Amino acid sequence: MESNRKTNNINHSVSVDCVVFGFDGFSLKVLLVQRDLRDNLDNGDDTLVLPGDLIYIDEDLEDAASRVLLDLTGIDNLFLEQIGAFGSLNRLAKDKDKVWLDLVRPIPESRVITIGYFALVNIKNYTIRPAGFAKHVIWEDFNEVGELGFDHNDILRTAIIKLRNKLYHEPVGFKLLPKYFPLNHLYTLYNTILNSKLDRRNFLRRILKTGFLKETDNFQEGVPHKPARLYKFIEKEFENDNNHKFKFY
Amino acid sequence: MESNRKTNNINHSVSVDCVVFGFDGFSLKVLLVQRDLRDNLDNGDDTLVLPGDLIYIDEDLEDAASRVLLDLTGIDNLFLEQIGAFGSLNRLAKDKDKVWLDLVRPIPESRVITIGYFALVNIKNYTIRPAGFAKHVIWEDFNEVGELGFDHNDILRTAIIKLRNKLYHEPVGFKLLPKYFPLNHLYTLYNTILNSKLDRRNFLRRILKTGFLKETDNFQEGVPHKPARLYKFIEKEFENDNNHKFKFY
DNA sequence: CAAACTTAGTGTAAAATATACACTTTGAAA
DNA sequence: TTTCAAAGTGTATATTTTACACTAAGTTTG
Repeated sequence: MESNRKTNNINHSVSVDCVVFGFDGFSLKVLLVQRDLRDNLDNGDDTLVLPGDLIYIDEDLEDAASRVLLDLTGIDNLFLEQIGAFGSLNRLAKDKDKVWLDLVRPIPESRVITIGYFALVNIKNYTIRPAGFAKHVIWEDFNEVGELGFDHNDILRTAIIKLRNKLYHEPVGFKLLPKYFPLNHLYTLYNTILNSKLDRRNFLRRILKTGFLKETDNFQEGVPHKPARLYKFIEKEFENDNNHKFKFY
Repeated sequence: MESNRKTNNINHSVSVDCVVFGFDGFSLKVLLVQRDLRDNLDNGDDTLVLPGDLIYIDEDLEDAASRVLLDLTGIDNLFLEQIGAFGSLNRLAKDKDKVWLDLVRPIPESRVITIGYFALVNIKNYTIRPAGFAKHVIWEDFNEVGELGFDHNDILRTAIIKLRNKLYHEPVGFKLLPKYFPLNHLYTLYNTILNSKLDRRNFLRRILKTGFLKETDNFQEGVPHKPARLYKFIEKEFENDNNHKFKFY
């Protein structure tokens, strides 16, 4: 064990892991970290993992998730929502995982329960900051995510289900878009995430009817076709409908 | 510290707490424990809490929840679903909570993250078994739950939201009823839990149209009015609808 | 500068679903 | 046998969802 490992402030039983979704206009992206490079191991383990960390003993769970994401993106105040707790006994049991734990963790054998969070970011605003372990961070196409370290595929699977449900019931897609956007971007976003091909006219009608969108006098620029009008999201409070009348799409 | 406290098998950082819902035909009930009596303190602390416990070091989270409920009800294999993780720094900080922790926990000052689960039981089948700490367990009317110990009101609040959503999107109400039941019991159950007054004829039509109910040739007995036909739930697989076509009510 | 290309923007008719609404039947109890 | 309580049942109207295709506008290319 190296001496500079501070074990005294760390809760060795609980970690957070974050699924950060972004949308580049074409496909859904997830933020992943190459763990050996992040931890300066460079031992040939090219395993990708979700960004995460053990929490501190005096740190709230969501604060820990925020901290991890601040380190990664330089951005505070991300939209964050808990996915759930993942505590399977064998969640850290793959061979490569154990190697990594031995090299990096002060108490490698510790049983760790992790709390998953997911975040939605506008991929253009929040370019990954080129510092700390962030240089080993990539935006991976959601459909091309392979086998991740630990139980992170489980966490990701749970996150995408949650995102799809949320997209349907709450006005949340905007968080993946810039402040001003053409309706077709929103349309593509829904189709991409929901893996569907919605009827375009019906979509536009319904999305406008929700009252969460306001048209502006600005239009797309620099596009090789008729520029579309830009809309913005109206920041009115969304009150969760107990009677499930509201379908965002 | 007493010598018979076994600390070595316990994970002192993680607990589970269970929200057990039951339905007696009139109102929604929640299983609560009087913690001082449960732990043989009898020190005048009449605080009610959700059933829960620290997990063992080699125990899966859901197994821990099952264990707690097995101890309470004598019933294995309850329907269980995770609510989420609750890890606020002050979740164990009320004065009475600290007194209890000091008296009962091997490491009273330990930061504990708890994982909430909820269970749905047929209140009649699963009469509380009169053993262990179960004799200090009560079915409390959901609407009359007062201030609970720890952060258990938070957990309960999250659980009821989850239950209402689930009731709407998945065929889950049956778990609160006996195997054979008249449709009106289901109708009352929905009205009670959703806090609504649904149109009875429309409800019956729709609930039947889902295809999850099968009529039997049995009828209610011992009721002072025309006995209703009994139905049973068809155990066909419910495939979560990605297109949200399915509304159970 | 005309033609071709690309996406923007728009309406309607038919089908399906949701809603509102009240009387008759049946068995038990008085 | 009368009364009581809940069971059981149908329809018309309103609303929502669905399917479907052309014109407009700006950019690029030849």
